[in-house]
Amino acid sequence: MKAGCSIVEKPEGGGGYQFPDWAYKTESSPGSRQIQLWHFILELLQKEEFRHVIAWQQGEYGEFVIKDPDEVARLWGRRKCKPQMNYDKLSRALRYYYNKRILHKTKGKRFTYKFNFNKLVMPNYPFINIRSSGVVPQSAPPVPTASSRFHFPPLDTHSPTNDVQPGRFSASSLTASGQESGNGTDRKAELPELEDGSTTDWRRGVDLLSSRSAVGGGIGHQKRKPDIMLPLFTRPGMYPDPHSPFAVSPLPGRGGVLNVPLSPALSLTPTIFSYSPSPGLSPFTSSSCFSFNPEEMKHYLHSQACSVFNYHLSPRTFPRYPGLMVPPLQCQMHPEESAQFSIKLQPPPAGRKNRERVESSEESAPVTAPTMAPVPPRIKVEPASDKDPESLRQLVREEERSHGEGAVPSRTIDEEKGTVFARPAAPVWPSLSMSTPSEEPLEVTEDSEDRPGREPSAPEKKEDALMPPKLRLKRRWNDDPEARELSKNGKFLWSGSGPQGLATAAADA
DNA sequence: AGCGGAATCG
DNA sequence: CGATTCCGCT
Repeated sequence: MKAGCSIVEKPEGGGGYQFPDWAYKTESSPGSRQIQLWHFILELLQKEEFRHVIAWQQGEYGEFVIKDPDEVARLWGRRKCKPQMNYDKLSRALRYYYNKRILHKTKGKRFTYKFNFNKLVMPNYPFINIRSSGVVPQSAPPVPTASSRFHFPPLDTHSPTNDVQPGRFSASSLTASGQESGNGTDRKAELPELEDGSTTDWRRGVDLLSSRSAVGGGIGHQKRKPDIMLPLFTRPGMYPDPHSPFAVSPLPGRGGVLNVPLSPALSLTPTIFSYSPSPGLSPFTSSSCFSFNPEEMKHYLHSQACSVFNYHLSPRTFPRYPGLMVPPLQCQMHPEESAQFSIKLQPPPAGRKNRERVESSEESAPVTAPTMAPVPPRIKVEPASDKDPESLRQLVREEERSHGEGAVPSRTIDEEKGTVFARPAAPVWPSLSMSTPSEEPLEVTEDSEDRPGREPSAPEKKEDALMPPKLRLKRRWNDDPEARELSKNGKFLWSGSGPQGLATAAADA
């Protein structure tokens, strides 16, 4: 039946979509390879041909704008063989993602949504799946361990729409550059260096992993859904695909432009990895599979933090790395870094000069993409004054320290952005890092959303408890009044209480 | 425009 | 289960 659908869009042949089969349905219907909407969105986002229709919003991590809703709907309908699809329906589907935390709406901006970092599965990066044994699901490539170099395929240059076979990731980098492959546990990473000169691009992929299971003593039951993500920042290359997680250009990008991440596509963080293709094994227990480069990690975490902060994501979603601590908000860090973060890039006013105009008929796609972007459009750089999370954060932190009150920084956040979520919970990083006694983590939490710990004062917690499960999922950090409130009083402790030391902090310099 | 319940489908 | 469809409400 579905066969009837025209195939044009899909490659078939083995599923050549970008996602390896195992990526399609993680758990539920194994056989079905239905593509999920968010995969599709990501896919479109990845291709230049659709820039007119949907594109990453520069400036915000993971945020994208549907420029032509009807078209997107049409494309989606096509893909799913649902000719009747329209934006209204599609958007409903999108809305379902809110609760799943895959997406959330960017308020105030029409047709703009944002991928929730943390909690996505990046199908394209099979490496995440890595299992120690090395067995990877079919098409998955070997797992690169060194995070630094994930080589992504040579860009999609061609065939955007279809093809791209899954196996093409080169994993050449299996080597962990010397980091230790021995045990992940210790890899705490200290990264002293900040590097970042210009060359280092931001797009670093990092992988993640985090399962508490590894540490947890084996709770193997992770049943969550897939979560995982990979971060990646790309450089300003602008559209070549800078953001997309998918294709990151392998090249370091010439440093021509600033190294600011323009649009990152998503980052991922797994909260847990439940998503292993094969349920039987636990993902990385052996640990040797991954080793990350501290540097990257640092960036990654950092950005995560920023994202979380920015988007009011639930802190709970913050990744927990087994041996790592996230530097609390040092978002504002060194000059270099800070510089990066503090500016906001903006593309020229959409002048579509560069943008291509054509795209031919839909997805049939040309395979000719030039790949490189023509251009580095000039970018406007402006100080990120408003909404600069980093600074805010910092301020807040300071305040916190001083008064314990989370007074808002002078900068004042605007309503939305300023909101911070309510206590992020201390126990966030349960496992190794903290010596904190709490062991509660054992359970769950993953899903359960926020409510970090159980603290007495948490009203929300109570509510959550009372709330039917279904509703529990619904909490939105977006603008949950409560959260807002809490945030006011609450403090962030992303790491505040812990041994602050954090290794990773390393960065601190 | 956007939200989300409800029923339903595959 | 994840969408699709429909729809009332804001």
